[in-house]
Amino acid sequence: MEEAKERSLHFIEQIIEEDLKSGKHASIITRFPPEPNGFLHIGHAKSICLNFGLAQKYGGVTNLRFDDTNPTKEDTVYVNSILEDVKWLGFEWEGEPRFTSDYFDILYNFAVKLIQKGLAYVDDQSAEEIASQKGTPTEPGKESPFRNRTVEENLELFGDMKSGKYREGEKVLRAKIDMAHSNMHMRDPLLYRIKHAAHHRTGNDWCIYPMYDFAHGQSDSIEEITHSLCTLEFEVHRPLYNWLIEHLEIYPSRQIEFARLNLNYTIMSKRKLLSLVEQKAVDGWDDPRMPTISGLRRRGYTPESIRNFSERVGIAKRNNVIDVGFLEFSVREHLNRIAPRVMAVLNPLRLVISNYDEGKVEMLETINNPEDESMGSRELPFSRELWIEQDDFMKEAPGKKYFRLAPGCSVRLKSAYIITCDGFDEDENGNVTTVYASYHADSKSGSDTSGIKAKGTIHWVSCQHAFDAEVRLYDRLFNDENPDGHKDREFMEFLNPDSLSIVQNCKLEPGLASAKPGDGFQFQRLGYFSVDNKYSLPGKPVFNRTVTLKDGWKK
RNA sequence: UGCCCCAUGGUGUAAUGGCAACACAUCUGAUUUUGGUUCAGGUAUUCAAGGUUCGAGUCCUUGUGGGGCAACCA
Repeated sequence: MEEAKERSLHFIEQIIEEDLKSGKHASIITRFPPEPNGFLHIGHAKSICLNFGLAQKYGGVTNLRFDDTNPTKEDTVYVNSILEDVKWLGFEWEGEPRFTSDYFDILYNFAVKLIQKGLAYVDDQSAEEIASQKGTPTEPGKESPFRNRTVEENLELFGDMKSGKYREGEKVLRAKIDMAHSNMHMRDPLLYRIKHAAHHRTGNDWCIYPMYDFAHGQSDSIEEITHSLCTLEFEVHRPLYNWLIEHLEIYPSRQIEFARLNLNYTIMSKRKLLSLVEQKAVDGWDDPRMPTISGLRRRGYTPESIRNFSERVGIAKRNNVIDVGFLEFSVREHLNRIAPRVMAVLNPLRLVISNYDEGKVEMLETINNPEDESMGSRELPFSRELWIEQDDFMKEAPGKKYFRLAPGCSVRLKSAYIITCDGFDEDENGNVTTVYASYHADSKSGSDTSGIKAKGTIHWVSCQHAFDAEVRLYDRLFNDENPDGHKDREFMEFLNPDSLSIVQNCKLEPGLASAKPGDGFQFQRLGYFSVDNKYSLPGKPVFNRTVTLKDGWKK
């Protein structure tokens, strides 16, 4: 089978194809370089799919590298979550996971080399002094009084920094470039700082740590990464990235920037996500309302749906905001194909079929997935008293376009009989307590000879067979399209107070009692639901609503 | 007010000097034992001005608008 039409190449693919064609590279190596200081989110998923996807497409490999140069923020719990998320998305990195901290010795020697070439110096000034000399984007900076130390002195001082002779902040190593450069990052950027902090992997071996600019590109180079893909904000770092590679005379990896993914009605900053977790606004990094990969997983998203989404949003350099509805489309599309259909009543209302024998139970066959015959069918118990959805009954039909139940109206009970509503009971507050109906015995699903036409079909669960469960319904975490985009208001102010509603005693068809964490279903007419991996107990699953069904009903 | 990046329907992304298209969203209609799915169709797009060219969304100039850059963060 041929694909209808080949998708056109995005700009990074074009660069790669040119490099392959010209012989610049025989094959490609990409990398995914997270800092282990938080959980990965959907924006990282885009980057993961890009980097690993490119390597797959062009027969190359992808390294997973933890950019762990700041011991005060990083932790192995994050390393482990990242490992899990990348694997879950379906990707395999080349060899063992790598760590920038594995390269600390090499990086130190790179720094020594730069000093020897007269291109780096030790500065004794404080952070404030250095900042004040940096200039502004429109004014040049001033040179440090320590800028012209001799190579010997710099070598000795840098050695002393390494051996722990100084306190934090007392000295830094800087590149000697140009304090008047129009690019702020070229104004003698910091290369190393002193931190007397234990590192999650190297412990107390080091008390100096390289800065991002002196670690990332060098690590790319050490691994001979051919195409180093990052987001737009690093564009201004590229001249420095190239300068260091050139003067260190090491493998020339190429940095290419693309626009990061933004989603409306959420935030994507790791720092802000962390504060949601710390302030307990959510139930951890993997809360199903979080845009994290682990949150989406717990919510019931599939790796395939996230990969499709990442593919479809495209790669370009233009700032973008993707509608969260597009993500939902991707998961519905996949779940529609694979999720077994089941009966579940979230807000139960008792329905009594007056003309059905008391005590009688019929087993009715129902198909598991109309989209996939191979998924077969199962049997559902039917009896005189059923649970139906409160929303499926009204005391009075509002109009001709109403297809559900009301006195005098008929509906099809999915996979069972057509019923006609005869009346209802209500309490003193006007709340309906029981609905009464008669069934048409000759309208049985599959052998209907009644000739009755029911406009609507509703779902149901037999009262005596129903299984009670907790179901969690989610709405967007923020009420505002861009919670993080207001000058004088904090993103927390836009938290949606109704983003989680826990519904107890939902009535589910009996087979669902054995559902396992991670299992996904379509609750017919309601949406897709997945068994929670945190609160479910054996035989007592808790269901998370992944996403509602598309609602095409216009009143 | 310096440097860098960007500008195509409501949202994304294509068109690589030659008929502005695809997906989502939206609207019609058909089918349907899920108001789901599926199918058919509709609405809607090149920031502005000038230039180059037989021909410009695409190249050039200027302007406008948006974003980024002054952490011992990454």
